[in-house]
Amino acid sequence: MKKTSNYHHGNLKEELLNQALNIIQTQGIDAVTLQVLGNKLGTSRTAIYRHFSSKQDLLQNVIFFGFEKFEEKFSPIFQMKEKTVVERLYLVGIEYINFSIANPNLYRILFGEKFQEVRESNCDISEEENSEGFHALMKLLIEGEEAKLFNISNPMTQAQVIFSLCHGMASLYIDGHMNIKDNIKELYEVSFKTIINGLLVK
Amino acid sequence: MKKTSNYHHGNLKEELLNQALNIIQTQGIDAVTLQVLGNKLGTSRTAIYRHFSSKQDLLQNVIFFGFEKFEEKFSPIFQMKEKTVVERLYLVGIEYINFSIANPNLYRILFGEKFQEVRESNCDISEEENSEGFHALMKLLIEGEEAKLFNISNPMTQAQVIFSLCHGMASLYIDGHMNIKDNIKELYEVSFKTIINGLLVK
DNA sequence: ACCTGAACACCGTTCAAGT
DNA sequence: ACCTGAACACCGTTCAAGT
Repeated sequence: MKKTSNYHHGNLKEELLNQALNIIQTQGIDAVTLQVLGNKLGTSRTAIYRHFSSKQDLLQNVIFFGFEKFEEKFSPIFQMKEKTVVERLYLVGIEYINFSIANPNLYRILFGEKFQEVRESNCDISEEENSEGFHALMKLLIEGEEAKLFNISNPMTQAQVIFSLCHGMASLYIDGHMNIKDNIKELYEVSFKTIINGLLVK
Repeated sequence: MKKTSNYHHGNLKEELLNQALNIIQTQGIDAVTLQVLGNKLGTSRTAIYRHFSSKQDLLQNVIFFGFEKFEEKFSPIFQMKEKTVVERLYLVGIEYINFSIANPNLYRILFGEKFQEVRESNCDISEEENSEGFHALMKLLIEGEEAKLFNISNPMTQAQVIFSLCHGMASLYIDGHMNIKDNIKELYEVSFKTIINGLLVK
């Protein structure tokens, strides 16, 4: 049973990214091994080096790739023009928490320390600085302000406050801190009220 | 130049914890290697196994040990009875952010995924559930409520909101997300106002 | 009781060699 | 252009042996 060819005809790079992402989600980052990847794709463990300069390089690309999948979850919600600004804000937050709970291993590496290296090695992000989702959040806040609904001194700072709160809840949840796992629904509701209360024109 | 004895007379365990913590803070978790630890302490790299069942076990103890140092930063602030509740809340938050910025590598492992294993393998934390600092925060909120300053429906949930926001700011800062590094002072001020605004009796 | 040295199975990476 | 197999230096862990 010898294979006629060991070539992947140019799609090995994409398969590597897909498989690595898959292993991260199901078994966590430590389970991603060049040996395991090679076995899954039917190549030796050194085949990787044709497509990535190192394992680090591969993982950085996975993070970049994973972010796209992450961002995709939110754009439909931001675009629900039939919903009010407040409703969209609520739904985006819910989606954010749900994603992190459903994909803890992926979420951890997307927002982990390795991200800094990704940004440094990629000019697009480095220049743009803000992610698509962060930008959309700012735009939503500005939309609320222009409708005389919100009172915001600095939309970027306000978006950072909201993002910090969401990231904090998600991280503490998935890593098992402060009993948050048992109280996430109420925590989200109180968090949302606190944020909205700080935004609304009185 | 042969040593008269390779014995550490019972303090090797403590030295291992100290050195591991030191390496984590200065070089990060990946730099903690049994070989490096052995070299620093003048033992072979297998000497560790007299005192810990595995490297994992050692790291869990480092996390436990590190949390004590972390918590110590806050108790003096919580106990400043000459300061108002709001002032103490402000200072605790500042201290929290400052610590995480000053000790990013340590902060990351204290609140990382490994913590769950520490809690599971340690009945004290598992039963108590809440850390000392979290408890002190809840008590501070209740003190504000009893003074008719704050209006709080559930002190635990409210403490979780505050903790999530602080953890989110700290994490996003040290891992280089959303431009927070360039805006941390304003971000903290706006965050604090938002939280206080949600707490104060109107 | 405490530590060592050799051995084991793994890891990422390099490189000459094969098609 | 793309992949392999052997080799290298590392890693955590086990274990018989030394004091």
